[in-house]
Amino acid sequence: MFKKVIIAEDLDAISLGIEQVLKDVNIVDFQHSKYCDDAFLKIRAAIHKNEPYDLLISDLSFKTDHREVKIANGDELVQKVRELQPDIKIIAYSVEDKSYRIKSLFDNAEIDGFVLKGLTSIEELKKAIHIISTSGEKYISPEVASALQEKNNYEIDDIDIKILKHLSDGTSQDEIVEIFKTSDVKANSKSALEKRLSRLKDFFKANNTVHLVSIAKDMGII
Amino acid sequence: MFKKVIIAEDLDAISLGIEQVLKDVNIVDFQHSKYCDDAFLKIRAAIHKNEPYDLLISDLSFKTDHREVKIANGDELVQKVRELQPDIKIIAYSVEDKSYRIKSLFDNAEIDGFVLKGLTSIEELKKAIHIISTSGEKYISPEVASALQEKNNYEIDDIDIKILKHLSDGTSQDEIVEIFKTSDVKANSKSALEKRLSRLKDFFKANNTVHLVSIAKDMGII
DNA sequence: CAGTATTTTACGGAAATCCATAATCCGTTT
DNA sequence: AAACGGATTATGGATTTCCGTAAAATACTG
Repeated sequence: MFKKVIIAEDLDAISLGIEQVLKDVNIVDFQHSKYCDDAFLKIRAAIHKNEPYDLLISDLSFKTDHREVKIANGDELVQKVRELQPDIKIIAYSVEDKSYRIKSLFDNAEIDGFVLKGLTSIEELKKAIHIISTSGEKYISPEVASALQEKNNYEIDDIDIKILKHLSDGTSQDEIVEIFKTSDVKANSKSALEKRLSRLKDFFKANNTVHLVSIAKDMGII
Repeated sequence: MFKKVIIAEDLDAISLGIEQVLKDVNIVDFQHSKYCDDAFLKIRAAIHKNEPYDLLISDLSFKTDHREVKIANGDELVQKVRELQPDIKIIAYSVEDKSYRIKSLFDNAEIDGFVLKGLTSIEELKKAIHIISTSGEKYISPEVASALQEKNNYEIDDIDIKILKHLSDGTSQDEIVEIFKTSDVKANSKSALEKRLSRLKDFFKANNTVHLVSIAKDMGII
């Protein structure tokens, strides 16, 4: 069983629940951070003191505050933690049910478990902790398990996402081309943009641009 | 202090936290529903037994399940509960921070308190319960208190929302006009649609239709 | 290096949307 | 019933987006 655990979760109501889970499985050495930055610093400090954490339980979405933050959300946090301490086990605990994002967490940050916040997620979290600590297998909530089976057809790159974001911000296609030209983005011709858009529409089966942006938002891509 | 309380909250991790709050303020007679429908039935049954609840603490967003539901979210729940039992006190407890939705809860469902789920929301919830039970005043989390000051410029009606929904589903303007003609919607001319759209864009300071739909989605209107 | 294939960019017409103005409808007033 | 005001609808042109094809650039091959 895990010896030393850190929780990254901003909602106090939820972190209480998580702490209860840890107590139930007899983990007493745990810390709790309400900010990603803070969690990251704690993890780094623990490494330097030669007392590293062996489990991170992290939420994905964090409320934005007045204060400056380096790490804005759980996705970034788990990514950076994975790079910092490759052997740590990571469980994402979130309401996020978009397969696109879940899959990329397993693929990119190589998380060890994903527990969907839900009606019985407390029990599930216990189960996930147990499975990961004993067998080292990955855990994913049954409701979203299909996310991993999706064929990784996500040939959507950074530029595509930039385009979608600009569109959803009300930038016209001409303006986007201008922006791309003045920044370093290549493929900065009108044709290139139109081509990408039509590819995206095709891919997401969108009737038009409004529809496309709407779908992208629903999927959590932007 | 409140004698009998019902909680509508689907996430088990959070309802644990709420229950803790109630215990802290010495409320022992409380029930908990994970479904809006269930909460509504309990409230109605309590009225019929002449032992009505005097406080409802409700989340706003509920996970959708396989099962059929009549009441899909907290907004509808508080609305129906308010109609059923006008004297019950209602606190919404949610991560929702869109002023549009918060304001409409106070205006339409006449909720008594809004507590934003956040870093210190447990304490806030206690405070809200205390204020509402003793003075009967309304409570709103400071971070979103500005929502109520907004001039009630919300002259957005059902038809506007229908239009926005159709647009986000990829329906073209011409098609929307056709749909409106075949259904009973009045204002079913191309001009009328264009006028409404331009009014909406003006209102939301949207550069174009894509932007408009994007904003509407962010605000939780559609 | 010539020739071919592939990708990228340019171009232009069609379609959709945007926007201002004109016409029509409808209820009220005199 | 004529005159008026406000709201709705129609109209047409400007702008933007859409989409197919042509030209140019680049990569690949013998």
